[in-house]
Amino acid sequence: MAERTQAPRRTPLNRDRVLRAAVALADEAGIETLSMRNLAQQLDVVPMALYKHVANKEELLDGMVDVIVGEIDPPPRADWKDAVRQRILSARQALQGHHWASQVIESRTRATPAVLDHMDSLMGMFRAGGFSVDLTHHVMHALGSRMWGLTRDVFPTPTPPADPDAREAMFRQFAARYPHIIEMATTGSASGQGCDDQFEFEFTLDVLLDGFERLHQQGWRSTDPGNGTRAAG
Amino acid sequence: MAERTQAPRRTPLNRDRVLRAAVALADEAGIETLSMRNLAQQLDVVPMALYKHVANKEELLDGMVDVIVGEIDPPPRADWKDAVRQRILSARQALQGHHWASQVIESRTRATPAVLDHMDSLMGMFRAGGFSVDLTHHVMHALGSRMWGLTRDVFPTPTPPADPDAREAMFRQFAARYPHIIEMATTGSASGQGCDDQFEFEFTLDVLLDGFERLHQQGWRSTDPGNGTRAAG
DNA sequence: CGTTAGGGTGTACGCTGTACACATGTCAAG
DNA sequence: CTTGACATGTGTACAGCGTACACCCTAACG
Repeated sequence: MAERTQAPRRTPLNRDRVLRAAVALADEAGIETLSMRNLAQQLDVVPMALYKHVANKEELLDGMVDVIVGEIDPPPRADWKDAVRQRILSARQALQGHHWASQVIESRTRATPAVLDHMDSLMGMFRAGGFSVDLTHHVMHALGSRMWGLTRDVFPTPTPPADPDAREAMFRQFAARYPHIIEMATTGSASGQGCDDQFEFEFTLDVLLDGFERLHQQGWRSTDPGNGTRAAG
Repeated sequence: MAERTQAPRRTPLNRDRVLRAAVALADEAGIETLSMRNLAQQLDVVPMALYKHVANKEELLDGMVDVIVGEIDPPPRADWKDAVRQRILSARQALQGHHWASQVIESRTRATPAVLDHMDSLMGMFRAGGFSVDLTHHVMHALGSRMWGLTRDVFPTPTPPADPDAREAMFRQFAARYPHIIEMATTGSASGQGCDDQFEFEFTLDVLLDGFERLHQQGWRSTDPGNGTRAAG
């Protein structure tokens, strides 16, 4: 066929291709591997070429967040509580599988349109459910990064030594100093390594939503006496 | 005075001095300025000298967390709810002023002893209050990074353009697309820029603690029918 | 005295983001 | 058909990062 005598021209880059490639690379190789150089290589292009499509790496990360946030299901039609619940769980699902999403979202300092869309839609649900602007505001803060379906679990464990004897010794020492942690780690099915992230997430979400509902029903206002320090007496 | 003929010898480095200097540097110049090189310079020493006292930068960060976590007040004697509340607020206060603390704590993947101490002490409070191991476990997850007094607020705002006309236009556009965000930003005293972080934190903390109390009182168990998806019906 | 070990030094490597000047390809106007 | 503008990709270069490795100096000990 009458191909150009030179090498067949690549389809030119564009912002979208760059972002998608970045997401793919982060998914496969981890966010720490996502460098401008690696990404460029993946796109078979020289690193500086990327800068014609994103201003810098920060903007690249912003764009990546937009890509996955854009995949969240549209707001469901339902009672405020179910609507919020479903939407947040849907967000959680959208971010699932992008291990890096939590880390990147939490490192953003400026909101992109997609991010604002999500926030606005959640706020709209509370307002439609009769929540005051005031309460909606606090409730959004209370959700925090949980509105993305993120669990910021701070449950790290120290790395046990390889040697069995040393490990046994460490365990005893550990049990003496941290009795409750050990108790939890060795009791029941729902604890230890067999922790069900999804269950923990929904548990917390429901504690919050139930709390919100209660405050709403009792007409909570931030200016009520006694609300200076305690949300609900 | 009979000083050595050579330059007066520096007091030798040690791990503690390194960590304290790192904390001080991060406090003053920001965490992004804390490089091994800058830290070394601050200590009037060559960068590689630091590696005789900390294995690598990760361990340095671990140590920095330990330093500030070590400053949290000892557990108070009180009813479980007040005890947890006070301890968390105390943690919050200890981390206050170290703007970098939140970011660094959340980036840790391994727990240090000081971190485990804090967790164990909180768990002990729930247990002493009669919480089951089961409920204590879920409740700790629900607290998440909030047990450090951290608010992971995802409330970033887009940067407004400098030009007043452009800003006005952007504002109108914004109001059309994000009506609820605008509504919140322009209504009442507790919203917009005048957001009281401490209030938001305590609000959420109390919503959670009240929720925990309610579950505890009604003898909640994770194996109860209907608890598969909903924490509290 | 000689030896040893711990702490500080100097050099060097590979990696990062990105500024800047340049080449090339595409398309519209003259 | 030429010309010039514009968008896109290239190449080189720089400053910064964490840190491996070999080295030196000094204090303590036998």
